[in-house]
Amino acid sequence: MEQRSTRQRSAIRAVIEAAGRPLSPQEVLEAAQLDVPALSLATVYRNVKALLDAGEISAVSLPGDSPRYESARHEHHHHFQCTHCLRVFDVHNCPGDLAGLAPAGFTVERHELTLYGRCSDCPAPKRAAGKGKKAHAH
Amino acid sequence: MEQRSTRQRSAIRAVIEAAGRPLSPQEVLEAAQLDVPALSLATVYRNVKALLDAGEISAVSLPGDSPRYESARHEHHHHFQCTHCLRVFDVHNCPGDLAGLAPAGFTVERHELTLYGRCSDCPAPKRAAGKGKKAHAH
DNA sequence: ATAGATGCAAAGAGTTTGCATAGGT
DNA sequence: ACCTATGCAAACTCTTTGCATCTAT
Repeated sequence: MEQRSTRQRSAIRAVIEAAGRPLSPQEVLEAAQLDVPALSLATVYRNVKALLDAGEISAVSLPGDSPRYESARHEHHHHFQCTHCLRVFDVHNCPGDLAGLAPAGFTVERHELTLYGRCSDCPAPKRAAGKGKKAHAH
Repeated sequence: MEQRSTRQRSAIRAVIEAAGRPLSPQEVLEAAQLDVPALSLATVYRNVKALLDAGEISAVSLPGDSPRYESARHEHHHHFQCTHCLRVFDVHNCPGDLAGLAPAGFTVERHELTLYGRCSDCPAPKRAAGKGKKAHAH
Protein backbone atom coordinates (compact mmCIF):
# COMPACT_ATOMS: atom_id res chain seq x y z
CA MET A 1 0.00 0.00 0.00
CA GLU A 2 3.00 2.17 -0.40
CA GLN A 3 3.11 5.18 -2.59
CA ARG A 4 6.48 5.54 -4.17
CA SER A 5 7.81 8.71 -5.62
CA THR A 6 8.89 8.13 -9.18
CA ARG A 7 9.98 10.59 -11.79
CA GLN A 8 7.00 9.80 -13.96
CA ARG A 9 4.50 10.19 -11.15
CA SER A 10 5.99 13.51 -10.14
CA ALA A 11 6.01 14.72 -13.71
CA ILE A 12 2.40 13.72 -14.28
CA ARG A 13 1.24 15.32 -11.06
CA ALA A 14 3.20 18.47 -11.79
CA VAL A 15 1.82 18.81 -15.29
CA ILE A 16 -1.77 18.56 -14.09
CA GLU A 17 -1.22 20.87 -11.13
CA ALA A 18 0.36 23.50 -13.33
CA ALA A 19 -2.00 23.31 -16.27
CA GLY A 20 -4.69 25.70 -15.13
CA ARG A 21 -7.14 23.93 -17.37
CA PRO A 22 -8.33 20.33 -17.78
CA LEU A 23 -5.96 18.13 -19.78
CA SER A 24 -6.69 14.96 -21.72
CA PRO A 25 -4.55 11.85 -21.10
CA GLN A 26 -2.80 12.54 -24.40
CA GLU A 27 -2.05 16.12 -23.42
CA VAL A 28 -0.73 14.97 -20.06
CA LEU A 29 1.51 12.48 -21.83
CA GLU A 30 2.95 15.04 -24.20
CA ALA A 31 3.56 17.61 -21.51
CA ALA A 32 5.10 15.15 -19.09
CA GLN A 33 7.34 13.67 -21.76
CA LEU A 34 9.19 16.97 -21.89
CA ASP A 35 10.43 15.95 -18.48
CA VAL A 36 10.46 12.17 -18.82
CA PRO A 37 10.80 11.27 -22.52
CA ALA A 38 10.30 7.56 -22.07
CA LEU A 39 6.95 8.01 -20.32
CA SER A 40 4.24 5.76 -21.70
CA LEU A 41 0.54 6.37 -22.10
CA ALA A 42 -0.23 3.37 -19.92
CA THR A 43 1.63 4.97 -17.06
CA VAL A 44 -0.32 8.17 -17.54
CA TYR A 45 -3.56 6.25 -17.28
CA ARG A 46 -2.43 4.34 -14.23
CA ASN A 47 -1.31 7.46 -12.42
CA VAL A 48 -4.31 9.49 -13.43
CA LYS A 49 -6.46 6.77 -11.94
CA ALA A 50 -4.39 6.69 -8.78
CA LEU A 51 -4.51 10.46 -8.44
CA LEU A 52 -8.25 10.39 -8.92
CA ASP A 53 -8.68 7.78 -6.21
CA ALA A 54 -6.42 9.80 -3.96
CA GLY A 55 -8.60 12.83 -4.58
CA GLU A 56 -5.71 14.89 -5.88
CA ILE A 57 -7.25 15.51 -9.26
CA SER A 58 -10.76 15.48 -10.62
CA ALA A 59 -12.27 14.41 -13.93
CA VAL A 60 -14.12 16.75 -16.22
CA SER A 61 -15.96 15.48 -19.22
CA LEU A 62 -17.54 17.53 -21.93
CA PRO A 63 -19.82 16.16 -24.63
CA GLY A 64 -17.79 14.78 -27.48
CA ASP A 65 -14.34 14.71 -25.96
CA SER A 66 -12.73 12.04 -23.87
CA PRO A 67 -12.40 12.98 -20.20
CA ARG A 68 -9.93 15.59 -19.07
CA TYR A 69 -8.28 15.92 -15.68
CA GLU A 70 -7.37 18.87 -13.51
CA SER A 71 -6.07 19.61 -10.07
CA ALA A 72 -8.59 19.12 -7.31
CA ARG A 73 -6.91 21.96 -5.48
CA HIS A 74 -8.40 24.60 -7.67
CA GLU A 75 -11.09 26.22 -5.65
CA HIS A 76 -14.62 25.56 -6.82
CA HIS A 77 -14.98 26.67 -10.41
CA HIS A 78 -16.64 25.82 -13.70
CA HIS A 79 -15.79 25.52 -17.38
CA PHE A 80 -16.35 27.31 -20.60
CA GLN A 81 -15.81 25.66 -23.95
CA CYS A 82 -15.50 27.78 -27.04
CA THR A 83 -17.76 26.38 -29.72
CA HIS A 84 -15.29 27.54 -32.32
CA CYS A 85 -11.78 26.64 -31.21
CA LEU A 86 -13.00 23.97 -28.79
CA ARG A 87 -10.59 25.01 -26.10
CA VAL A 88 -11.76 24.70 -22.51
CA PHE A 89 -11.30 27.55 -20.03
CA ASP A 90 -11.82 27.80 -16.31
CA VAL A 91 -14.59 30.06 -15.08
CA HIS A 92 -14.14 31.19 -11.52
CA ASN A 93 -17.60 32.56 -10.99
CA CYS A 94 -20.42 30.44 -9.71
CA PRO A 95 -24.17 30.96 -9.69
CA GLY A 96 -24.16 29.92 -6.04
CA ASP A 97 -26.61 27.75 -4.23
CA LEU A 98 -28.31 25.31 -6.56
CA ALA A 99 -29.68 22.89 -3.99
CA GLY A 100 -33.18 24.18 -4.57
CA LEU A 101 -33.22 23.08 -8.20
CA ALA A 102 -33.41 19.37 -7.49
CA PRO A 103 -36.72 17.54 -7.12
CA ALA A 104 -38.15 17.04 -3.66
CA GLY A 105 -36.43 14.26 -1.78
CA PHE A 106 -33.17 14.73 -3.65
CA THR A 107 -30.04 15.92 -1.90
CA VAL A 108 -27.54 18.01 -3.84
CA GLU A 109 -23.93 17.51 -2.85
CA ARG A 110 -22.16 19.31 -5.64
CA HIS A 111 -22.70 20.64 -9.12
CA GLU A 112 -20.92 21.13 -12.38
CA LEU A 113 -21.63 23.91 -14.81
CA THR A 114 -20.36 24.28 -18.35
CA LEU A 115 -20.86 27.34 -20.47
CA TYR A 116 -20.62 27.24 -24.24
CA GLY A 117 -20.04 30.14 -26.55
CA ARG A 118 -17.27 32.17 -28.12
CA CYS A 119 -14.05 32.90 -26.33
CA SER A 120 -12.38 36.27 -26.71
CA ASP A 121 -10.13 34.95 -29.47
CA CYS A 122 -12.99 33.68 -31.58
CA PRO A 123 -15.38 36.64 -31.96
CA ALA A 124 -18.76 36.75 -33.57
CA PRO A 125 -19.77 33.89 -35.85
CA LYS A 126 -20.86 36.66 -38.20
CA ARG A 127 -19.57 37.17 -41.71
CA ALA A 128 -16.94 35.06 -43.44
CA ALA A 129 -13.35 35.08 -42.25
CA GLY A 130 -10.60 37.14 -43.75
CA LYS A 131 -9.65 39.82 -41.28
CA GLY A 132 -8.55 39.91 -37.73
CA LYS A 133 -6.18 37.76 -35.84
CA LYS A 134 -6.97 34.14 -35.71
CA ALA A 135 -5.61 33.01 -32.46
CA HIS A 136 -5.73 29.27 -32.23
CA ALA A 137 -4.20 27.10 -29.61
CA HIS A 138 -3.10 23.66 -30.57
CA MET B 1 -30.41 14.20 -49.30
CA GLU B 2 -33.44 12.13 -48.89
CA GLN B 3 -34.52 10.95 -45.53
CA ARG B 4 -36.29 7.65 -45.76
CA SER B 5 -38.63 6.39 -43.16
CA THR B 6 -37.49 2.97 -42.05
CA ARG B 7 -38.72 0.81 -39.24
CA GLN B 8 -35.43 1.04 -37.40
CA ARG B 9 -35.18 4.79 -37.68
CA SER B 10 -38.70 5.21 -36.40
CA ALA B 11 -38.07 2.84 -33.53
CA ILE B 12 -34.87 4.60 -32.53
CA ARG B 13 -36.46 8.02 -32.68
CA ALA B 14 -39.48 6.80 -30.74
CA VAL B 15 -37.38 5.25 -28.00
CA ILE B 16 -35.39 8.42 -27.44
CA GLU B 17 -38.44 10.66 -27.60
CA ALA B 18 -40.28 8.55 -25.07
CA ALA B 19 -37.45 7.95 -22.64
CA GLY B 20 -37.70 11.02 -20.46
CA ARG B 21 -34.06 10.66 -19.58
CA PRO B 22 -30.80 10.41 -21.54
CA LEU B 23 -30.08 6.96 -22.97
CA SER B 24 -26.79 5.38 -23.94
CA PRO B 25 -26.43 3.81 -27.39
CA GLN B 26 -26.67 0.40 -25.77
CA GLU B 27 -29.87 1.35 -23.96
CA VAL B 28 -31.33 2.69 -27.18
CA LEU B 29 -30.46 -0.57 -28.91
CA GLU B 30 -32.10 -2.72 -26.29
CA ALA B 31 -35.23 -0.64 -26.11
CA ALA B 32 -35.61 -0.37 -29.87
CA GLN B 33 -35.04 -4.09 -30.36
CA LEU B 34 -38.32 -4.71 -28.58
CA ASP B 35 -39.83 -3.26 -31.70
CA VAL B 36 -37.26 -4.27 -34.32
CA PRO B 37 -35.42 -7.39 -33.06
CA ALA B 38 -32.87 -7.47 -35.85
CA LEU B 39 -31.70 -3.94 -35.17
CA SER B 40 -27.93 -3.60 -34.99
CA LEU B 41 -25.77 -1.33 -32.87
CA ALA B 42 -24.20 0.13 -36.00
CA THR B 43 -27.58 1.33 -37.12
CA VAL B 44 -28.23 2.90 -33.75
CA TYR B 45 -25.00 4.83 -34.04
CA ARG B 46 -25.71 5.89 -37.60
CA ASN B 47 -29.16 7.11 -36.71
CA VAL B 48 -28.15 8.77 -33.50
CA LYS B 49 -25.60 10.70 -35.49
CA ALA B 50 -28.17 11.61 -38.11
CA LEU B 51 -30.66 12.69 -35.48
CA LEU B 52 -28.01 14.80 -33.80
CA ASP B 53 -27.15 16.52 -37.06
CA ALA B 54 -30.82 17.08 -37.69
CA GLY B 55 -31.13 18.64 -34.27
CA GLU B 56 -33.80 16.22 -33.17
CA ILE B 57 -31.82 14.91 -30.23
CA SER B 58 -28.97 16.23 -28.13
CA ALA B 59 -25.99 14.60 -26.50
CA VAL B 60 -25.37 14.62 -22.78
CA SER B 61 -22.14 13.39 -21.33
CA LEU B 62 -21.34 12.90 -17.69
CA PRO B 63 -17.91 12.12 -16.30
CA GLY B 64 -17.20 8.44 -16.53
CA ASP B 65 -20.00 7.28 -18.78
CA SER B 66 -20.14 7.20 -22.52
CA PRO B 67 -22.45 9.84 -24.00
CA ARG B 68 -26.21 9.58 -23.69
CA TYR B 69 -28.84 11.00 -25.97
CA GLU B 70 -32.20 12.58 -25.35
CA SER B 71 -34.92 14.37 -27.22
CA ALA B 72 -34.11 17.92 -28.15
CA ARG B 73 -37.76 18.71 -27.75
CA HIS B 74 -37.60 18.70 -24.02
CA GLU B 75 -37.68 22.30 -22.99
CA HIS B 76 -34.46 23.62 -21.51
CA HIS B 77 -33.50 21.50 -18.52
CA HIS B 78 -30.57 20.01 -16.66
CA HIS B 79 -29.47 16.75 -15.10
CA PHE B 80 -29.01 15.16 -11.74
CA GLN B 81 -26.93 12.07 -11.23
CA CYS B 82 -27.28 10.10 -8.05
CA THR B 83 -23.83 9.42 -6.65
CA HIS B 84 -25.10 6.17 -5.24
CA CYS B 85 -27.22 4.42 -7.88
CA LEU B 86 -25.66 6.40 -10.76
CA ARG B 87 -29.00 6.93 -12.48
CA VAL B 88 -29.48 10.20 -14.31
CA PHE B 89 -32.63 12.29 -13.85
CA ASP B 90 -33.95 15.36 -15.58
CA VAL B 91 -34.14 18.56 -13.58
CA HIS B 92 -36.58 21.07 -14.96
CA ASN B 93 -35.47 24.05 -12.97
CA CYS B 94 -32.76 26.37 -14.13
CA PRO B 95 -30.71 29.01 -12.32
CA GLY B 96 -31.47 31.37 -15.19
CA ASP B 97 -29.18 33.82 -16.87
CA LEU B 98 -25.55 32.77 -16.58
CA ALA B 99 -24.07 34.99 -19.25
CA GLY B 100 -22.45 37.15 -16.60
CA LEU B 101 -20.28 34.33 -15.30
CA ALA B 102 -17.99 34.19 -18.29
CA PRO B 103 -14.80 36.25 -18.50
CA ALA B 104 -14.90 39.58 -20.27
CA GLY B 105 -14.89 39.20 -24.03
CA PHE B 106 -16.53 35.80 -23.91
CA THR B 107 -20.01 35.24 -25.30
CA VAL B 108 -22.24 32.66 -23.67
CA GLU B 109 -24.59 30.89 -26.03
CA ARG B 110 -25.85 28.11 -23.84
CA HIS B 111 -25.04 26.23 -20.66
CA GLU B 112 -25.23 22.81 -19.14
CA LEU B 113 -25.65 22.12 -15.47
CA THR B 114 -25.33 18.80 -13.69
CA LEU B 115 -26.19 18.27 -10.05
CA TYR B 116 -24.78 15.38 -8.06
CA GLY B 117 -26.14 13.97 -4.85
CA ARG B 118 -28.63 11.46 -3.55
CA CYS B 119 -31.87 10.72 -5.31
CA SER B 120 -34.99 10.05 -3.31
CA ASP B 121 -34.44 6.30 -3.53
CA CYS B 122 -30.94 6.47 -2.10
CA PRO B 123 -31.27 8.38 1.21
CA ALA B 124 -28.58 9.63 3.51
CA PRO B 125 -25.08 8.24 3.24
CA LYS B 126 -25.21 7.24 6.93
CA ARG B 127 -22.07 7.52 8.96
CA ALA B 128 -20.76 4.39 10.59
CA ALA B 129 -22.04 1.28 8.93
CA GLY B 130 -23.97 -1.38 10.76
CA LYS B 131 -27.60 -0.37 10.90
CA GLY B 132 -30.23 1.25 8.82
CA LYS B 133 -32.02 0.42 5.63
CA LYS B 134 -30.05 0.39 2.44
CA ALA B 135 -32.10 1.33 -0.56
CA HIS B 136 -30.46 0.23 -3.78
CA ALA B 137 -31.57 0.71 -7.33
CA HIS B 138 -30.11 -1.69 -9.80
C1' DA C 1 -35.30 1.04 -61.01
C1' DT C 2 -32.58 3.95 -58.03
C1' DA C 3 -30.28 5.36 -54.18
C1' DG C 4 -30.40 5.49 -49.29
C1' DA C 5 -30.51 2.28 -45.16
C1' DT C 6 -29.27 -1.92 -42.88
C1' DG C 7 -26.60 -6.00 -40.95
C1' DC C 8 -22.42 -8.06 -40.38
C1' DA C 9 -17.81 -8.11 -39.79
C1' DA C 10 -13.52 -5.88 -39.97
C1' DA C 11 -11.17 -1.67 -38.81
C1' DG C 12 -10.09 2.18 -35.64
C1' DA C 13 -9.48 4.81 -31.50
C1' DG C 14 -9.12 5.06 -26.62
C1' DT C 15 -8.27 2.60 -22.30
C1' DT C 16 -6.89 -1.37 -19.53
C1' DT C 17 -4.13 -5.31 -18.25
C1' DG C 18 -0.43 -9.20 -18.10
C1' DC C 19 4.23 -9.83 -17.65
C1' DA C 20 9.18 -9.25 -17.23
C1' DT C 21 12.15 -5.73 -15.64
C1' DA C 22 13.69 -1.25 -13.67
C1' DG C 23 14.00 1.29 -9.60
C1' DG C 24 12.34 3.38 -4.92
C1' DT C 25 12.82 2.49 -0.08
C1' DA D 1 16.37 -7.57 -0.93
C1' DC D 2 11.56 -6.62 -1.43
C1' DC D 3 7.93 -5.10 -3.81
C1' DT D 4 5.81 -1.21 -6.38
C1' DA D 5 5.87 1.24 -10.80
C1' DT D 6 7.03 1.17 -15.56
C1' DG D 7 7.23 -0.04 -20.60
C1' DC D 8 5.60 -2.76 -24.13
C1' DA D 9 2.32 -5.25 -26.35
C1' DA D 10 -1.79 -7.79 -26.29
C1' DA D 11 -6.57 -7.53 -24.85
C1' DC D 12 -10.86 -5.03 -24.42
C1' DT D 13 -14.53 -1.84 -25.19
C1' DC D 14 -16.75 1.52 -27.76
C1' DT D 15 -17.59 3.60 -32.23
C1' DT D 16 -16.97 3.86 -37.19
C1' DT D 17 -16.66 2.04 -41.82
C1' DG D 18 -16.66 -1.16 -46.11
C1' DC D 19 -19.53 -3.92 -48.64
C1' DA D 20 -23.24 -6.80 -50.30
C1' DT D 21 -28.07 -6.81 -49.70
C1' DC D 22 -32.49 -4.97 -48.71
C1' DT D 23 -36.13 -1.68 -49.25
C1' DA D 24 -38.61 2.93 -49.30
C1' DT D 25 -39.90 5.84 -52.85
